[in-house]
Amino acid sequence: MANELTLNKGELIFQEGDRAQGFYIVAQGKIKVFKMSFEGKEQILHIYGPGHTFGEVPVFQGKSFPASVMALEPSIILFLPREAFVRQIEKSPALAMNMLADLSRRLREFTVQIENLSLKEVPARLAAYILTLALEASGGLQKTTMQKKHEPTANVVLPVSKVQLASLIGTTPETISRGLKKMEQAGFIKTEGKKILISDHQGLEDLSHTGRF
Amino acid sequence: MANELTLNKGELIFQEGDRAQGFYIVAQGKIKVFKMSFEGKEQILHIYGPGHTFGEVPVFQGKSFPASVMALEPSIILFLPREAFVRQIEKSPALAMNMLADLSRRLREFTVQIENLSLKEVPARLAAYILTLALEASGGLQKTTMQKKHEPTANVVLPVSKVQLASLIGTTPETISRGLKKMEQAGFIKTEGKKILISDHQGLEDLSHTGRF
DNA sequence: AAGAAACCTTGATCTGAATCAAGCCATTGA
DNA sequence: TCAATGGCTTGATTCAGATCAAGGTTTCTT
Repeated sequence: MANELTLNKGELIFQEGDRAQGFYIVAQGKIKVFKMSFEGKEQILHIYGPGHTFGEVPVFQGKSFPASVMALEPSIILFLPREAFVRQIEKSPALAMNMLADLSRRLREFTVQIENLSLKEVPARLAAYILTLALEASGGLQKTTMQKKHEPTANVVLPVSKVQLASLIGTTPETISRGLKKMEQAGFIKTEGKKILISDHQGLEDLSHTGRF
Repeated sequence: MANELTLNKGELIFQEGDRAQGFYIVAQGKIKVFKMSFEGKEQILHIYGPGHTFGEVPVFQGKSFPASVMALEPSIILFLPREAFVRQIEKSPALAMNMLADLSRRLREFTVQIENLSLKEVPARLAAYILTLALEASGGLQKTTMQKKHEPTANVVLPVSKVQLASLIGTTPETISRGLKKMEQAGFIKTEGKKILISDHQGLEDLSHTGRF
């Protein structure tokens, strides 16, 4: 029933505008959902790992994908045909409610992304992103509602290259490089390749709001 | 069952972060859904008129509103309590499917907004916005799927002030003013207050993609 | 192991758009 | 009816960040 796709790094799963017959789940690996401009600049909308679904929008509305998806590493992806899934949803209110919750969560994430792109400068976005990683790592963004509060970890690992990070944040690799350097000089973080040590959590927090060092 | 609210221009319906007990429908008037930055800059996410719903995200996920909503003119708004609505959805697969379609449409719109903010320059966004208005006016974006193709009308009316338009597009009134002027000089449009006459549809189309005159 | 390709950093320059400033017009309202 | 407030335009200036350029490093590939 679920079709299995095996993908190499860099392979496209689908492109913006393609007609859709169903949606997908990441079983192994990591993918990016992105838009590309006329001139070839790219904006990443999501980076998803195992368990995440993508490509649902055309299942419920319209027929074409609003963005493209590419494997960031060797991945296994499951394909779920539209028809069977819609029938399930119509039979199971609980499944429908889960789907509604999932789409709502994504709408909330998009409002944050729009806010970041439009109202924050690059250093603020970068700081906000690092703080989000720290929160995720400490379990603060997991799906279970009942859990005690964790302190955000002081140590995070970038899940992607800095080139991809630039595209996710809406800037260039050069600007990322300079931004991290300034944050290090300000004593907020220490970097070591993809590892980032948060030494001044409050400083980062302030930076993410004010945009100023 | 549905609570009715009467609002003056400029009144807040709710603010980002407020706890939610339900969602809303515009009965009369016009509202904006927006985010505001630390320094008071605003980014409009939607402008909605009669028939549109807003504030659904916390019905299905989380508990607080991800953005604020204000009346742009004297308006009447209906409030729908969460509990009753969720019970309805669980009883009616068709209602659930409609809701899924609605949220999916909004996700699609947000991907376009992110693309515009991140990958397009102001003149391109402005051109794209005018073209969207023209398409809506000609019925091209209505909900019915079966209808013959209309030519986009050559005459559109801005639904809001240019100050609001600036905030919707992610720029300033000054830049809007200069942008429209350049489009007029290039012979793409003629302006007369809030009315815009499209004289070179293809020119606008190109501008919306390339960003260049 | 050698070469290629991708990644990352740093410096110099350029530019789109924000900000600052000022004046005009139109609507509101006391 | 005369301020006053908000909306709009135009010009001058500034600035964040993109682009261009170049060298160094790590990571794939064969």
